[in-house]
Amino acid sequence: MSDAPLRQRSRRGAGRPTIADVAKRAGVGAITVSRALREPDRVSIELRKQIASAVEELGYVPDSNARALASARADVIGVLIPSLTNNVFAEVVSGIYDGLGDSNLQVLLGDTHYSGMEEERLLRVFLGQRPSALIVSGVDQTPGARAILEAASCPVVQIMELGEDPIDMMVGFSHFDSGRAVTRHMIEVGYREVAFIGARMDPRSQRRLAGYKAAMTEAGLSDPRLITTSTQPSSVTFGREMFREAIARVPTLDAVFCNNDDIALGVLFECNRAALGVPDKIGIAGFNDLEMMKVAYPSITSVRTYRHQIGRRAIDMARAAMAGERPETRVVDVGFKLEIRESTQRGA
Amino acid sequence: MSDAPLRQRSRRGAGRPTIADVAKRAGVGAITVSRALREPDRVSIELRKQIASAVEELGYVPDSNARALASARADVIGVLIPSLTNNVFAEVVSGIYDGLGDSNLQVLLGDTHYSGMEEERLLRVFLGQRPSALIVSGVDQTPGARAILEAASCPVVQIMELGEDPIDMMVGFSHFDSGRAVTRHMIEVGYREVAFIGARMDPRSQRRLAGYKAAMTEAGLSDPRLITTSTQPSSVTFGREMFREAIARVPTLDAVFCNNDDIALGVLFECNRAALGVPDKIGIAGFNDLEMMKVAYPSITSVRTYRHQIGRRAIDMARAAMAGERPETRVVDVGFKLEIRESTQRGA
DNA sequence: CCGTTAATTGGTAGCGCTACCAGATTGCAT
DNA sequence: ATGCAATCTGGTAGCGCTACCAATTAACGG
Repeated sequence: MSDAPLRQRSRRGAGRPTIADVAKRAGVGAITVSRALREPDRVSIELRKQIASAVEELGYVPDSNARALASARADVIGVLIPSLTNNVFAEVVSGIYDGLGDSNLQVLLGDTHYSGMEEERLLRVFLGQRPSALIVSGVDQTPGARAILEAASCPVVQIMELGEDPIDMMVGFSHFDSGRAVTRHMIEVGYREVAFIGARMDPRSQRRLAGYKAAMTEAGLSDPRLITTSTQPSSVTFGREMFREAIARVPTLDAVFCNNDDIALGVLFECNRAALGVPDKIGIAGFNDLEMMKVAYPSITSVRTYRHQIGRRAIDMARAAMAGERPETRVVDVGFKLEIRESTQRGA
Repeated sequence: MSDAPLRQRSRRGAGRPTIADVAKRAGVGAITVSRALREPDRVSIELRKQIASAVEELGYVPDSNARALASARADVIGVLIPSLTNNVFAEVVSGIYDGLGDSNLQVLLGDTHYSGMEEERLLRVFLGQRPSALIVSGVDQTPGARAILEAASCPVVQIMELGEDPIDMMVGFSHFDSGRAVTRHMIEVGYREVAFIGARMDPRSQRRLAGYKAAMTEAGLSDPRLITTSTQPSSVTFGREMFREAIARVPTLDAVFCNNDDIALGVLFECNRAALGVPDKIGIAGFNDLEMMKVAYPSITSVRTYRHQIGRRAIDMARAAMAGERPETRVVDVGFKLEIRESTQRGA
């Protein structure tokens, strides 16, 4: 009973069965268990059964850290989005998760809060996990982030936007084109003083604004006083406030292209409250086509964006690349669709 | 730009600098580098500087898999929510992320799609990572999931609801009480035939419905025909449809308690469209108090829930427990607040 | 009978890091 | 000088798993 110093380490390996325990119980070598779990075809049926029941009896769960260390890659995909609470990105993420299927891939989700610095920091943290792929939002990475991504030894997908110069792969649509399309539509149906209202002017919003400006200019209607922007986060409340500001500045404005649907909703509520008839007195268009736009009263014209599909395509492309397939098309344009509704149906 | 850079998995040991490389460059032992990174206080300032610059020069990023394997715990927190796209949970998750601060904790987010089976599966996958803590939604885990959680050797926080019998810790509020409070309010201001409309009747919705029933019964106004529920996912569109159904069945109904704000918005839009005056002809109340409720026209009565705070408290409690502190209060009630607005201000 | 191939299975040697302990150095009291 | 604790640093031995290769067996043709 003289205390021979226990060489066991207290905290380590406490409890959980290891692959060696399973191997012993099944009467096979550890490596065979490993294979039975990862490449069952290479193990005979009898052993597979024995191993399966040993796994079951012991409640064995493979340690993914050890697996990642031994095989120099983790079944982890890093995803960076600017905001978790923005419904638009939530739907993209949902598409990504749906594309996971029953693979045992894990998603590491990072919220950059629209900050390039934070994006860089998270990228570094993610890389510490040796991810199998990375999905990032937008095309305007900081030089540092871009360097990290270019040096990353895994597939990279940029989502939401398109650009000239993909790091690796890309899924998105043209914000410029969609902004221009909405604006042209409003001009076509007869609105003349079409305002632009935008909060949180991130790069995608800037490109939509550029599309708006292009359409206004080509119609000879451009007027900088019609543009109201802010770097504050977007909200329905803030949409209402910005609209009040806009109409105080230009009382004759007759339509508003809102940078997103939240703002459009705020404008609609304010028009209802102030008894400004929509669409006759004021036309309204939003962006993203949230589900409620078609139910609103009046229903609101918006630009349908395929957010779920963007996430889904991104993960599909990433998984294909992980499997060694290099698709010929590395840039996928999922497009957009202008949904014309009551809010811009100007009575003739 | 001919052939794509092969992003095949790197061979063992290829590429990335290890802690040994840093140690060699800094002229110290590997363990000292490890300490300098994790417990800087235990390393002299000179060495710290040398190590820091070696890290910088080599672009060293610690391998978190190796770290997790060696220390038998990963800096990972598993979070399970029923739906990613539901704004309510997105805000909870946002609170969790905010509580991470600049710790190098990672969040593994799982979407159970309101399925107990999926919850169990994800729990097993998460456990394979040896997480430092787990956060799960609700109190109605399957027996299997509950067993896994009770056996887990890490802190567990159940969020969103309260219950008699916490697995470990709990942060939420009473759905029954909040449902009863709204209904009582509507009865107090004079509504008599208060309908309940609810989609996706998950356990929390069921408890709100129970609160509604209690309030109706205590006022002697209970009538099962006033209740419309569905297991379908909630949406603004579906809220409108259910309202049409409800009012067709009970044309005399004079108020609606909507199980969530999406539905309330659908009801509001339908009332606007059908020229049913709100609040005089129809009173409307929602649940969760999304930001737009106060801006809607008319503004909509709702129950303020502290979603961000729930996430924040959950992560704070988890981190405290990870640090070995066991708080005496393991069940935190963050409460709720009835926000009375125009939609239930019945003209006297 | 041997040799060859294919199909299985197992052993060995790490992956990169940290827990544990030991050794070295310093400061201070004896 | 000696002792002793406090402070700092390094070596060793794995953590649990898989890449790599060797060994075994069965199957088959010559």
